[in-house]
Amino acid sequence: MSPKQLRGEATVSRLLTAALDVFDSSGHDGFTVHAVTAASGVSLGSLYHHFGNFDGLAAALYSRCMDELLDSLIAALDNVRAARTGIQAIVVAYLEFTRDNPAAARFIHASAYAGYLAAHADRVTAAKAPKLKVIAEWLRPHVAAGRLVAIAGPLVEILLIGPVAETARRWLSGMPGLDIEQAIKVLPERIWHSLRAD
Amino acid sequence: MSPKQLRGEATVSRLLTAALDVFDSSGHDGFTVHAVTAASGVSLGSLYHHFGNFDGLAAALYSRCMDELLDSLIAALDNVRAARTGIQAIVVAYLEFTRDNPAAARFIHASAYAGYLAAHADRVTAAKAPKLKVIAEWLRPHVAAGRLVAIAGPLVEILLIGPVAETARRWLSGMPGLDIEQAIKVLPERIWHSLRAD
DNA sequence: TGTACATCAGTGAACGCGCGTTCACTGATGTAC
DNA sequence: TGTACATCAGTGAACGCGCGTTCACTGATGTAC
Repeated sequence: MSPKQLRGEATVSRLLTAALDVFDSSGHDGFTVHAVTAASGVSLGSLYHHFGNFDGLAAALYSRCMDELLDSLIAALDNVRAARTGIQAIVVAYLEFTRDNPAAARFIHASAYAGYLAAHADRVTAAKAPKLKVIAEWLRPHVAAGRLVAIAGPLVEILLIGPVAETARRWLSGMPGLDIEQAIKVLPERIWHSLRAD
Repeated sequence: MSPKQLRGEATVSRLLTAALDVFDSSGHDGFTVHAVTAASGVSLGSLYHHFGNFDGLAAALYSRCMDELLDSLIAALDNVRAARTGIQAIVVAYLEFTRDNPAAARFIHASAYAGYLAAHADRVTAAKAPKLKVIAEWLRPHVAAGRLVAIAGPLVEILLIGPVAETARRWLSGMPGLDIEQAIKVLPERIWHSLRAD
């Protein structure tokens, strides 16, 4: 037991977990290679062996967090048929993910304008594409059948994700007077009203 | 003419303008004291004389950009009485501000999780408060009269700002297929539907 | 089963660059009388 | 109006810290025959 050498995959996972911890407790300024190696117990050389450079690690962490979020959105659509129920399920799933995984959610939002995403844009976008497609495919027949308002796809996404992303950002940065449980109760119906056909 | 010494206020303004230029063209990574002094033609010492440190400059730039945005939202409400018209005017004003001042809009959004806002949180929040209050005061009677849905204040704000902020973020980061002119046409009515009383 | 070799995983001291910041200074503007 | 002084504005060379990155290395695991 206690092997002196972890399999590569386990090391990668340990580094990503430690990186998220560091970001969560020390913020963007404290998010450094040295802090991550210290927190993970993995050596600097090993980090570079697996990720190439620090941006590579950050991009991988973003992909992992985003994967978890998209997986929970997709899971929320499982066995759901009605447009209204589906829209509301996605809203609830996004907010619950944020409430239950604040560190991952914070990292996702804080990455929006970060350099490491631009540097690895292709890989990151490619990783998201199939899961985003699952959601888009779920929505499509409802738009086609006129149950959802007939507007461009990106605008549907914006009306669906905009309010919940804004809720997440404000709640994560500790905005006083914002109750996420109340948001989970109120927003699904409101967002449905913005998306249903007239 | 061409005085060897600018009045302090003019220097401050030159520094902020140059800082926004630098951020816009070089991003977060290129946003450094040395880049700002080079772009502005103002000396390092002078920058520190006026802002104390670099975070101070960043916080001041954020306040200036946010002031401009809030001013244009408030201007959009001028002489507007009906709830529906007002909601739609704010949505249009936010999107037009983004379209017409992309650098300022990008700086505002990119600042969301930046350290300099936390460090100067009190000053920054205090600067925004009176203008936010103008907007809240405009909304209040419409909620009281039952023309807008009776939900908590922060949730009204989220439904109003969430979709436009999301549009801004995606448009500013060059999302393909997202037409901001189309958003200006479509979103006002959609957002109104999410906010009007049932 | 044993041996030789190649590849993958992990180590950590050392380096150099560029960042924010300091500081002793000069010059311009405002004020007192 | 002139002089003396205080304060405000502006200058730029220099510094030190901490960051991402490199590299020569050891050890473990996989493969061939």
